[in-house]
This record gives sequence, structure tokens and C-alpha cells, in this order.
Amino acid sequence: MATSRDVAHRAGVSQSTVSRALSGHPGVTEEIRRRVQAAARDLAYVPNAAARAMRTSRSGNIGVVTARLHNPIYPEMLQLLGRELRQAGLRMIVWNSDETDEGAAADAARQGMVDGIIFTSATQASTALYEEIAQRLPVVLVNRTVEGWPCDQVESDNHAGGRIVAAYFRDAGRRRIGLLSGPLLPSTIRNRETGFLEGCGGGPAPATVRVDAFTYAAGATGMQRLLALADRPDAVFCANDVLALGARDAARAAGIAVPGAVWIVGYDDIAMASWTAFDLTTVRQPIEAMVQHAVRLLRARMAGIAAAPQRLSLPAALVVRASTGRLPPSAAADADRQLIASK
Amino acid sequence: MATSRDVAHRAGVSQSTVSRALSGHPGVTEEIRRRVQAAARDLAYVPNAAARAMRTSRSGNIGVVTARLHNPIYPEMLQLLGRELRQAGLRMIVWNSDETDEGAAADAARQGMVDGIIFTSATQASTALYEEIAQRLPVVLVNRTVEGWPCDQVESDNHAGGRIVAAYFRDAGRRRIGLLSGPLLPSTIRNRETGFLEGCGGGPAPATVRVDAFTYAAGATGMQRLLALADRPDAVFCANDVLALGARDAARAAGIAVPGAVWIVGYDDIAMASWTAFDLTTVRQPIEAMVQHAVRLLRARMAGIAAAPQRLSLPAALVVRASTGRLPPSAAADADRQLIASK
DNA sequence: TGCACCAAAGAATACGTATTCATGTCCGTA
DNA sequence: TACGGACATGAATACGTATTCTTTGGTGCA
Repeated sequence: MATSRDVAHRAGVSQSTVSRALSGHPGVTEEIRRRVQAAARDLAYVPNAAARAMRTSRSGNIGVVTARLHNPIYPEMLQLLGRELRQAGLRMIVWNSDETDEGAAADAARQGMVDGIIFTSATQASTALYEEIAQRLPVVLVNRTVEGWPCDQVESDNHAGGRIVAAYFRDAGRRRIGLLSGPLLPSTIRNRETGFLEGCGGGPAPATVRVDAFTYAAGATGMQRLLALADRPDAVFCANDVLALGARDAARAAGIAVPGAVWIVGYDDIAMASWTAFDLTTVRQPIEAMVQHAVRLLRARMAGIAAAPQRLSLPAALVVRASTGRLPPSAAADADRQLIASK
Repeated sequence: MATSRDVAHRAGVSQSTVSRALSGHPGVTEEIRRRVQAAARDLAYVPNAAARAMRTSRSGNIGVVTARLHNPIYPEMLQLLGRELRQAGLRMIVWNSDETDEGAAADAARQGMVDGIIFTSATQASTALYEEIAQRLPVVLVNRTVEGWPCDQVESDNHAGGRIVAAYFRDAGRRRIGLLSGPLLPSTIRNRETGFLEGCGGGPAPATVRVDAFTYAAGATGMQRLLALADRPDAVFCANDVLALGARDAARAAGIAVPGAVWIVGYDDIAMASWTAFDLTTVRQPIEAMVQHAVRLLRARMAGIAAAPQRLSLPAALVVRASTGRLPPSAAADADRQLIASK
């Protein structure tokens, strides 16, 4: 592998001139620049990343801490993040915090291996990790928020999302409401739930079942518990789509028609939600916009902007499908508005 | 951030001694080592990754080129790769080759930003990229193979997997066989297909429908075409699970019972295949073992082992579920054997 | 006692780049 | 013609580590 010195030699100039010429520095004669570029091309020269990183103390790497890759929304986020970062000339290093390797992110931060970190699945539980990292590097949260972490945070409005579902149920005349949710650690879940409960404010309190994982199997189990209630729900809001799919299948398996006897609504609009086998009514988050904002904020911090931490909350939108049967007019109007707002 | 020189100063030794003491070099007095370690701890010293990379020309980063993150098998592979690499003290940099950024991998290779590269979704189509990278770095393929790339390759035996499905159909007395497949570029698909066709050798040639993408929607479309045939199949092998799920739903939607009127078999055993709504018979690949072998081979290359390129083919196993109805005895025995063999 | 040898630690260096500092040239103006 | 200044380029340096080269001090043997 050729070095900038080799290029310099071939072009008949000094190493510093090569550096200047190739980095578009002003004050380099056009003729010299051409000669250097030609020599660089001939030698297939590419600046060494490690040397450049050492000199500039910038690696061009961004760490992304993710989790729950079995929930398709996270791979989707990862893909969008990868694209967005690459367009900004940055590389993506991925850590999965399901494994016991959260420490790997902190290590990389300490070693200067990354210039910034994006969390997609932050919770209060990893506050130690956050503090460890944030004192050295810019940190941005996307998807979830955590109180008490003074960093930029981008989410969608899960609270409003929950309220929209409650309003949809109410307007459709559903009275026996169920809530199927999971652990409350993620802010997304907490906010969806409080928004939903708040939206149900006028009527009777929803029957709530809390399962211990956000999996298909847990969703099925939870639904069985709801269906066993004396006052069986006629509409169930599930805290995310994976739960909702499990819930729907459990209902069908129990001979309870969906949407005939019970409506089911999920959250996230993962690809599967639109599959004809499920055709699940759900709430869609503007993931792409969230990711774009997150990368934008991170880059601003990396550039040294020292503003107060920002918290962005983007609108979510109800997507009505067959798991809630026909669309009552008022709800239809609502959903349309929401869909348009989310564009 | 403290440097090794700071540690040296605090411990009252030279910088070189610090380096030796912390890297477990022999020939350092126990007392000195202790003093250095104490100083390093006090200063929260961590070696700078860029400097170390420059000095050793080793970055500790491995690039992973993936694709089709909408097919859950790839996130799964990614997760396993991340875990395996981390256990080896390596970081994972991810590129998604669906986007137009294959070049990013080559760039990183040229810049010395990674020590090796793993492809999970290689095809003949990216031969230029491969050649670009392979002349500088060790490359390992996992999941797919490509003729003419002289590098280590780890796959599961897709050919045998296809044969197993054909044998299963034959033993169960299925005679009107369908094959629902997609683009032939990936070796996985080609091998599954040829194995399957070979296995069908005795009987009539399967009706084949080829769709243009490995998506749920394409699977549904393809199934509609198969069902419209004069001689409608009573068993369909789909080249992967996502296609199979689409196919199953299209059949149901058309009022064709699964498995009553038509059997459906997929490939990959993604998480969804075992969901009760689908309960799909499929072929399982030993992904975890494949990933472990891939990382092992890559590390051997990185250590400078100069053996001939190795090609590993691990056994796949039929997993029988409800989409093929009751299990005929002989097939049951086969499946059991296969399942045991894959452990 | 003197000398050769070994172990342990310090001093010096190289990795490849970006940047600061030094040098020389050319041009315009007094 | 002389001089100051702008400008283009070369020389030197720093980044932080791992490693090679030197030095020092101690030990064993003759």
C-alpha cells in the first residue's frame, strides 16, 4: 500500500504538498494538484485510516447500540442508520446490547475508536454506560428517551399514538377495552400505555395484562389471559406489533373472530403487519425521519455545537387495516389526517 | 484522556515499560507491573486505538457485508456474527449491499480500517468488489458460495436440503409437485433448486414458477400462478421461508386448504415459520455453527495461515410442521435423523 | 578480583498523516 | 532598483503506541 510519501516522490513534490493537494486545501497550484492526483491514481493511493485518525483524533466511525434484533423494527432502523451515516461519510459499528457486551461500546469510546454513539434501545437501566460514554463523546438517542440523560433525543410521539388508538376505539363504539403490554422499562412502551389510558379516560378502565417479553409467544399467552376474563374485551391495544400478531393468532386459535368478536391494534407497522395473513391495524412511526434527525443532531454535536440538549418528538399515524374491521367514518377521517400529517 | 506517557510518569518508569507491563510482555518485574497497573487504573488509562492500529497495522475491526435485512435470517446472522466477533476481541463494521454502497467496503479495506471481511450475501455479481478486497485482506464467505473466488467459504448443504424436501414429498405420495423460486443469483437458491429437481428425478418434472424478488408479496403472486395451472400442484417447495409465507396466505385466500389441498415447504426456519398462524414445514440451517466456522477461518487467515481455501458445507435438517399435514412414517424417520444430525 | 553474560529497564525510533513553521520566489509599488 | 508582502512549497513536528536498540546493574564462574 502506497503512502503519501510515495505519491510525493512520484509527483516530484513534498509529502505535505500531497496532503494539501488531496484534501482540497486552497493555495495549491492547479498544475501541482493535477500532478499529485495523477501520481495518487497511478499508485492507487488511499490515505491510511489509522494514521489519519491519530493525527486528527477523528475516526469516522459511529457506534450504534441496538437490541432486540428479533423485532423487525430494529433491523429496519439499523438499515436506515447505516444508509444515513454512510451518506455523511461515516462508518457504522454495531453493538447488540441483548448480549452482555454493552461494555464493548464503552471500551470503544474510551479507546477513541468512535466519534459518537447512537442508542436505539436505551433505557434507564444502562445509565452507567451512558455516563461512561457521554463524558467523552456526543450521544444521541433515537426511538426511545430516557429522563435524566442530558443528550439529544429523537422519538416519535408515542403518547399521542396511544391516545389515537383510544380515540379510535371510543369513536367506533368499543366499550370493553383491553391493554396487552410488556415490561415498562422502554420509554416507548410507557408512553404508549399512558397515552392510551389517558385516552380511555371517559370510559371504564381497560383490562390490563402485562407479559414479560415482547415476543409472539408472550402476545399469545397474554391474549389468552384477556380472553379468559369474565368481561371479555371487544378491542385490545397491544404495545407493539409482535405482541399483536401473537395476540391475533391466539384469538383465532381460541375461536374468537378477529375483528368480528375482538379488534386488535398493534404499534410500529412492521412489514408483517401488512401481510394479508395478518392485515393488522397499527400505529406507524416515521422511522426514516427519526433516523435522519438523529444523524443530523449527532453530526452537529461532533462539529462542536454546544446548544442545550434537544428533544424531538415526531408524529405517529394510525394505519387502519382489517384487524379492526370496517372503518367508522369519524375514525377514518382521523386516520387520514394522521396519515397525511406523517408524510 | 491519559496516554501511556502519563502512566509512565506517575509510575516512575519509562513509556516503553508501561507498554510492556500492560501488554503482558515477559521480562517485567512483578513489582513494576503492579505499579504500572495501579497508575493505569488511577488515570483510567486505555490505549488509544488509532495509535495502536497505526503501530501494529491491525485495527481490530472486521467488516461484514450483508443484504436483504428484510429477510429475518440476515439480522439473525448479523447478531450471531456480532457476538462471535466480540468474543474474539473484534469489532463489527456493517455494510448493507442492497444500497449502492458496496464501494464503502472496498474503501475501508484500502484504508486499512478493517482487518478482514465477511460476506453473508455474496454473489457472482460482486466479483469486482471481491477482487478489490481480497488482494489486501482475508475474506470469508458465509451462507453463500461463489465459484471462482479463492477464499474460505462456509455454507450449509443447500443441495442436500433440496433433496430432502423432494424425498419427503415423494415418500408422502405427493405427485403434482410445484417449485416456487426467485432469482438464481444466490448460490443458496441455485443449490436448493438443483437439489430439489434432482430429488424429483424419478417422477414428473415439477411445475416451476420464478418470481423476481424474495418477498412475501412475490411469494403470494407466485402461488397464484401455480394454483392457476391446469394440473394444480399438491405440494410446493418454496426457495425460502418469506416466499413460503406469502404462498401459504395466497393459497388460503384462494380457498385452497393448506395442508389439505396443497402442502407448502419453505427454507431457513426463520422465527415466523414456527408461529402458530403459519406453522410452516421448512429446512433449518445450522446458522450458529456456520458463523462460528466463518469467524474461526477468518481469524486463522488473519494470523497468517496460508493453507488452500477451504469450503465447508454443514448439514441442514427438515423441520416438519403443520403446513404439510401429518408426517408419513418414513419421512418422520428421515426428519428425525436429520434433526439429530444437525445438533 | 575480574570478566562475561543475562535480565530488566530506559532511550530512541517508526508507523503515516495533517499542520505549523521556515524558505524562497514573484510581483507590485515606491 | 529596492523592498515588503502575498503566495506556493518544502522542512520539521506531533499524534500515541509497540518495538528495537542501549545501557545498567547484578550474578556466576574462573
